[in-house]
Amino acid sequence: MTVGIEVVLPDGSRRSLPDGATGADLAASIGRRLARDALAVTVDGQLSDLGRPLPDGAVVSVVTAGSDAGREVLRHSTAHVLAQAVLRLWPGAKYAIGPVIEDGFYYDFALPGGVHFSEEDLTRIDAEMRAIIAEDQPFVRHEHSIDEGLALFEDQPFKREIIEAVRDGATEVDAAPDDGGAAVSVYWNAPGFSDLCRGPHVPSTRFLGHFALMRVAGAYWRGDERRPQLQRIYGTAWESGTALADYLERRAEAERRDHRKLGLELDLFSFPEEIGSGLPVFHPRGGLVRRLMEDYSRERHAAAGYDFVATPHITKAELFETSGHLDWFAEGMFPPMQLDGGQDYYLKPMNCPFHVLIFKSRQRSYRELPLRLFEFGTVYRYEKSGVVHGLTRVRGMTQDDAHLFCAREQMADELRSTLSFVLSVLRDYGLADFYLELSTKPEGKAVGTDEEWEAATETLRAAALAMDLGLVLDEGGGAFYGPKISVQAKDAIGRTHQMSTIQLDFQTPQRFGCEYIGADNARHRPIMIHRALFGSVERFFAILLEHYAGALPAWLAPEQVRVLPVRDDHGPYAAKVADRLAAVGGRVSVEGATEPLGARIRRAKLAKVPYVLVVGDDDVAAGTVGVNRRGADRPERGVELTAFTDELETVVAERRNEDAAAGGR
RNA sequence: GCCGGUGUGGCGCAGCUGGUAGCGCAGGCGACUUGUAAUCGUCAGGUCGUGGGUUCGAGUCCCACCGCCGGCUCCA
Repeated sequence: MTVGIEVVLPDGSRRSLPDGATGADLAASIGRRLARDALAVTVDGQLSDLGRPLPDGAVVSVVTAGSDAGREVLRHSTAHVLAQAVLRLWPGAKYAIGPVIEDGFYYDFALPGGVHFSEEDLTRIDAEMRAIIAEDQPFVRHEHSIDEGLALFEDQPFKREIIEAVRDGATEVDAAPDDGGAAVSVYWNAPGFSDLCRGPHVPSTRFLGHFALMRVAGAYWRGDERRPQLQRIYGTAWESGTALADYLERRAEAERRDHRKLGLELDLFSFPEEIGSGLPVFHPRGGLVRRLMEDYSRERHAAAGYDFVATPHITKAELFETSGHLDWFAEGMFPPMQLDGGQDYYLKPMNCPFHVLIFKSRQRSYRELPLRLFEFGTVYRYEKSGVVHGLTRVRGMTQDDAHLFCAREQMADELRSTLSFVLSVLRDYGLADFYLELSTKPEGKAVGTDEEWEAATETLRAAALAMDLGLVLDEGGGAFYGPKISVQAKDAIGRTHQMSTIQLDFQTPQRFGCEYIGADNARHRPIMIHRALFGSVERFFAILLEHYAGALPAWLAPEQVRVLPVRDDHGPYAAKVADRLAAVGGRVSVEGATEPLGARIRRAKLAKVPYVLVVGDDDVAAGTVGVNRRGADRPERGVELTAFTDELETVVAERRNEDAAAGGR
């Protein structure tokens, strides 16, 4: 008597299978190709092993390698193979966790005798992994009681700790079986190797192989710096050799776009060791780009009703005592200098208290609100030595910082208009693909009542939803004084960067006793909104540079046009061309005929100059130029000088942005 | 701050088991006068990150510190 079960496929169709049928049976019943490619199934949306019996009535879909779910499974399984290889090569090694991450996986180990992995070890481990894969080891799932699990991993302290966490009811643990009960699941590969794991896994190691070990790194157990540091190996794994190669190529492209590399090649900025870690200097070309970025920002801020202010770089300690920064972030500040007989002065890590004092400098009326104070304010933060990184994480930076003071009833409108202003400006710099993130109250590190936080968070949420962009929640990610919305932008090669932040702050106005006189002739407390658009000029510079791969659009390019006379006697005409372009505001240079044209073209191209003009006999005679546009297939000969002048003027006036993905090629 | 790696002229690199530093590009000068991605020649440039140590002798070995790179932790 066969009872039989019925499952629902993703397309809604139903399929009958014998009782006890597995995912593999289902795949086989659908087709031979699917049976071959299947790695796992999802049962009612939950990933599960191909070999487990399917429940009656479930919605089941077969997972193959080319899908997100499929890659997750094969990465997880590859991580197990990595662990097995390390345990083979280092008998007595302790293994911790090996989760899937974006584009790959890692596994953490503690090697016997506190030994560390070296880069060369990766080659050996890689070879061992390939041997394991060639052995075609099946992944076999077993479920055990807590006690059995503890016995099984008797000499594996990290595994025992995970099992104990499962026993004690921690839910976030990766090894908890998905079907409940006080038990753990273990996957066996070979007699000598098993790993605590929720699964699912590929049926056997032969489904794996398109992987690469990327690097070794130290990582704290459970991400806690007070706990032992383990040895982590990062790897990536894909469904095919092509997909793996594509991934490696994407990484290579990111490396080519690295702003630190471009900054050096294009002579934009440097980090002199003599000055100190995380303290950049901008060279003339970089300084020019920076000025262009800032100039347009100022223009937009002026038009949007911001008032420009300026504040000093250091202050008495009291200011940051009042603001609360010294309570929360003294660690992140440069140590104080003692002046005037024991008075502590600090380098400022933030601009807000200064702007508050400007607000407080006289009595304010509701008629002045919203008051929008803007400044390119340079701040200094003592970043820990290991975190400093190019222009994106520095110890001295300039924020395009604004603080908006408004009445409570203006808050919602002000947030909405600020958010659209911010997005509009970012779009003008060429970023186009955004989503928003709402960061809520941080646990144990916040001031203010729950009611205030709740009200502020909801107001921000409403403003964010009004933007018609994706909104994700960042639980506990807010600042200590209030929740925030941040704008996340995708760059030309698909990476996400946190750009602007807009933070609501009920606390600071209270701490400083800010007031304004309302229409009712009574004193009221303003709401304060912190807002940075670029975040920091340095970081935004870096992001734009990487976004455009150094090929900044003409309106931001330090050098827009380079004129190359073919021969020396074309020099006077080249100079005339340059003068005409400079007269309409063009940033132009001329490189004389001391070297063959090809070499000069090449140099100009490498400098990523948007327009390279070549002028020779024909041009002198006809009043034309040869235009070699960055990114164009071939140069254009015989362009009227006036036509080119107009083109340049238009492109710059419109702030026309180029296809950043092309990177100026 | 922690783990690992790394540090040679402006840049990219070579320098074997220790025997007082090389190459390419860039730069200066000279020649070449060139129509769309590298003309030729020549010259100059380095206390090998810093400070200790081992050694007859250290760029090569050891220690400490600094910078940088990749992670972890952190990021108002």
